[in-house]
Amino acid sequence: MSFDLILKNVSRHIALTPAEEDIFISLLRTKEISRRDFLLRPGEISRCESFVSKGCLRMYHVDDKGVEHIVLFAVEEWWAGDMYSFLTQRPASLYIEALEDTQVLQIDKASLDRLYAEVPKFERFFRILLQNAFVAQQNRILQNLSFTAEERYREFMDKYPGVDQRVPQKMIAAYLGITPEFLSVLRKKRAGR
Amino acid sequence: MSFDLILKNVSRHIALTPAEEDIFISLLRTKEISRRDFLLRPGEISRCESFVSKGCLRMYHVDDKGVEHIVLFAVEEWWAGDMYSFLTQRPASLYIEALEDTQVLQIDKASLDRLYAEVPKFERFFRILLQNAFVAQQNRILQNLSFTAEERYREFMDKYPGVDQRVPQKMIAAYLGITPEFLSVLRKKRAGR
DNA sequence: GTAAAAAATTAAGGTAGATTAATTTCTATC
DNA sequence: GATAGAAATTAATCTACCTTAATTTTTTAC
Repeated sequence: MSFDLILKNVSRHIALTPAEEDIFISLLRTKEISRRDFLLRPGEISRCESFVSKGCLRMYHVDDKGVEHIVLFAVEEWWAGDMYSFLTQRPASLYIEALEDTQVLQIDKASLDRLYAEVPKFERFFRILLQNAFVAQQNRILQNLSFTAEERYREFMDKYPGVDQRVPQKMIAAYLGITPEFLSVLRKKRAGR
Repeated sequence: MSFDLILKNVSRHIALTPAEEDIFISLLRTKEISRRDFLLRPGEISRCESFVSKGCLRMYHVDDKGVEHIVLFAVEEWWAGDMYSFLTQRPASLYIEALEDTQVLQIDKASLDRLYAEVPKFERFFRILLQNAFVAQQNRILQNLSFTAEERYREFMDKYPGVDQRVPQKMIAAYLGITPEFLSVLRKKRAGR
């Protein structure tokens, strides 16, 4: 069933009764999006947070010079969303795009508030997710400051195994903060060993 | 009184009864640390999260080449802590150092767990803090990817007004991810306008 | 299955920011 | 208030990574 994955995921951090599971599931909406379609574009208001149950998303920003910078790849069991826009209900600055045909489970802001009210344990669940995301982001900041492009590439391959098989190389470059041309040079060097 | 600032801070996000305020305050410990002393060093286990009620801290990492990278400056009303170490109770990788004589209010892990149990509203409070920190970190990642050093410097000056008067310039460089020498060049260019 | 478009590779030349090192200015301590 | 150490500045040289552009390979769409 389509909700097994998310329930398994939730149960890693909090224990739910069957009744609580039902409340949770009743607040989720399933959405299918095809490759190259967008879940969100800059200027829109992010109405929900999305859990990937199948497929792959990327979340990215396009800067003033028109260059894309990837904030996150979200494969199965990851959450994606423009947190700023979702929390403030003000216009987003990020794109969220499907890189494969993708199925997501979405919860909108009103439903999430209801969920917190009816099953307060979920405050804890989302706090834990956030803590983990926070630590991961802090590591990324430190690595962007201290690592060379080559080291960041190695780290990416270690940390997101398999993702490089699912997304175009130029997007990995956009995640690492280098040009596709330079990533190609790094890969050549690596292959030689 | 020493707890006014933190109560004011908490009240921005959740409303507490006087009894709940008392519980919260009873779980805090005041600590004074002198300039150049450390709240935490790598290898130690981070036992608590610290709210700065007076003074200024920096949180930083020293990489393999011995170079310092600053994760955060924390002045009055900011929280500091090695989240990874605090959550997992495993060895920290960060230094937390006082840049001025500083007073912090600390809560240790056991007390925080008690707080969550006795005043569940605090789950929400720390979730909100985390959400804000998460958004700020995401912006920093994007800016590190898309901005030149000069743009990042301008952004820092805008976003942390006054901080540049309180911390040595070389630490601002260590926050921006550039050398002190190059920051000096940027400042000279800026002064010319 | 084929044409067109997109992605990846390669290579030459260029630049933002690093490195090194010398000099000046600031700040801490006795 | 003199002195030592730290911080900041300046300048010359160097390098990791970018830009541009041409070529090859892979993917997409009819």
